[in-house]
Amino acid sequence: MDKKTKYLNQDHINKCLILCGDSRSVLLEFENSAELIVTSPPYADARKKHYDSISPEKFPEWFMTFHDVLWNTLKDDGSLVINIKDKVVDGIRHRYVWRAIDKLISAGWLCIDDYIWQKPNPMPGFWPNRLRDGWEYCFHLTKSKKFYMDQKAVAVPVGDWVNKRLQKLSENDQSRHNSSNDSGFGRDISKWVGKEKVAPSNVITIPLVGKNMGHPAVFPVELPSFFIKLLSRENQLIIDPFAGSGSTGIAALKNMRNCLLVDNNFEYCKIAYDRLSREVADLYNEVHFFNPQEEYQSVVNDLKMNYNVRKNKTTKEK
Amino acid sequence: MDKKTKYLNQDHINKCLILCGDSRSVLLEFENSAELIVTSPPYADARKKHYDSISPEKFPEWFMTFHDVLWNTLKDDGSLVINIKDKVVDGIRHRYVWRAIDKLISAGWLCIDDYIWQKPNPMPGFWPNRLRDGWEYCFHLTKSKKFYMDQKAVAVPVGDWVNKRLQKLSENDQSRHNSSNDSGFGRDISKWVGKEKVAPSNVITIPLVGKNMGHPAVFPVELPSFFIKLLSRENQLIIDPFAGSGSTGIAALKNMRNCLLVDNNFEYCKIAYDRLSREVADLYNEVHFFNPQEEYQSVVNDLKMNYNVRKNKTTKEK
DNA sequence: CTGCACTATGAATCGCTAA
DNA sequence: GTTAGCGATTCATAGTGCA
Repeated sequence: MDKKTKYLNQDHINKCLILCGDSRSVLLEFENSAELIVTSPPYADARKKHYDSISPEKFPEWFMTFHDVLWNTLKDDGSLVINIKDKVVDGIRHRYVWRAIDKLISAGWLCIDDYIWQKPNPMPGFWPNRLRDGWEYCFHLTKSKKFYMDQKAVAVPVGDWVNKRLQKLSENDQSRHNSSNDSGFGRDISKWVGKEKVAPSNVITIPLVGKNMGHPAVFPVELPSFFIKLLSRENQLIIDPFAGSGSTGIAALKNMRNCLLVDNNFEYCKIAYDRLSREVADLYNEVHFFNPQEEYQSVVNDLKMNYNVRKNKTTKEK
Repeated sequence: MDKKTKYLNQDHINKCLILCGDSRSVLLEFENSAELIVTSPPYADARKKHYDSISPEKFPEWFMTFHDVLWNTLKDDGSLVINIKDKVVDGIRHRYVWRAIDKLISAGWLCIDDYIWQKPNPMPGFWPNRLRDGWEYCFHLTKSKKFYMDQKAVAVPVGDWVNKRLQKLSENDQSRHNSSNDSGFGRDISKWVGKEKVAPSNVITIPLVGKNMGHPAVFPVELPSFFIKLLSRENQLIIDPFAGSGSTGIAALKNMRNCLLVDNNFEYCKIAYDRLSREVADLYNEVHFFNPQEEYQSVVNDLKMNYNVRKNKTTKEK
């Protein structure tokens, strides 16, 4: 069933709300609402227009000022995914990212794993004693060991080897055959017949996007998309507290989730609004944008309703 | 010029010395001798049957007992590369690796960068809330900001994605493409046409080897080989203080470097000796193996001579 | 000697059960 | 309660042996 049919049948739409303001106050009214917070905070010293210009030394402390609101906004079985990379300071890889994650862990977050976003096409360049930087961290933090994860949603195609391997099953392939070393591994090849997808790894290979959206640090839509599929269900709420040009919103609506984008820079909010209006807004996806001064309570309520219950109304398809 | 011809011309040989013992004492007589120390220390709690079991909590402290000898053994413009990975403890990614690197930095090491060894074929497995682990760290530490690095030695061919990308560019409507992109990225790509080699990134993709060398933790030869080419010159000395099955030695001799392998497990030393004898020993590569009790001073002296000066004999150039 | 069939196994993790 | 041990689960590649 394609998306359009699905929505026609389900008789509801997804929404993306863009709010201009400081996440630390804007998110206060979204307590316990998000299944997933996925974001790429302004890297230390990198985006001077954003918040204060944060020095690497002060970054961990600065980021901790968001801890309370992130914790309270996230549902108990939800996930927080932070895409970030250490900066090189004076020829040395700075450790402010480790410091920041350490602080979050001390504050109660569980760091389940460190995913690697691998960029097969890192920015061109040459430095005599530094290779091109081809990866960034995506830290997966949760409030509890019982969190939602659906690996099938991001399963990858099985390798070509299965075709040859499973043509004919030998005797040892018919039932479980234990490994002769002491690794504890064994295998039961017969279970693999017909398998098309396998579990993904924690290295996510996505090319760097070349487009400059008028924003200095666009991450590719595929990156939030991966985590949205892995760590949330349809119609749930995804939040990006440092929304930038709004890639998280694109990913959310494309995957039939609702989304709240917050950014304290008006220009970026506007860019995100234009981008979402152009790329994903349609009969089944609404995009709303409000300034700090405007009254948006009705839409907020609407959004809350939308992720809690499905709208009951008579929708006319086009 | 092939290796053999090269060695005939240079009229000397490379050597690999395998010493059984504790690196902390064995390396004392190799002060200021190594251009590169590349190693994979035993991971915390891993393989209890093969190593003394070090708990994750104690790992950083334990590793620091090697600091003095590593520092003194390395030349001032040399590099220390440590391949290691955090373990999962109680469902959470443990941070003993960060702790250990932090301690090394406090002790004076400069952590230039964090390389990622990406395994395209990670260990199989499925856990409801954990993806397959497809990467390990390789930390690059130095004593000084002026260290030796030769990126040309590890330049990689331009990947297929460039060809695809270029093809796509030509397929795209030219005006639309230009309007949607003023970052210069497209123009950069067009410059790459015909370029064969490109500077490598800090993500090194090497498949996991499935071969059992009689040692539980063989890393693929390509991994030390990458760092040997990048961070040392021919005929210099490479040291692996946790040699295991000797992959570093294979890589060193294949790349025309001298090598010292140290392991405190006699069986692994023997395995390494057999392996090197079989795979790389020839007219131009000598492999020596000594027990702790044996007298090996003459070979040590020889090795020291070998990496300091080339043998002076009547050389015939071709 | 080539090619195909088949074997072996690699720094794994979780959850249950018994002690 | 708490811990230690064991079974279940899993993908991709290299190597070996035989036709």
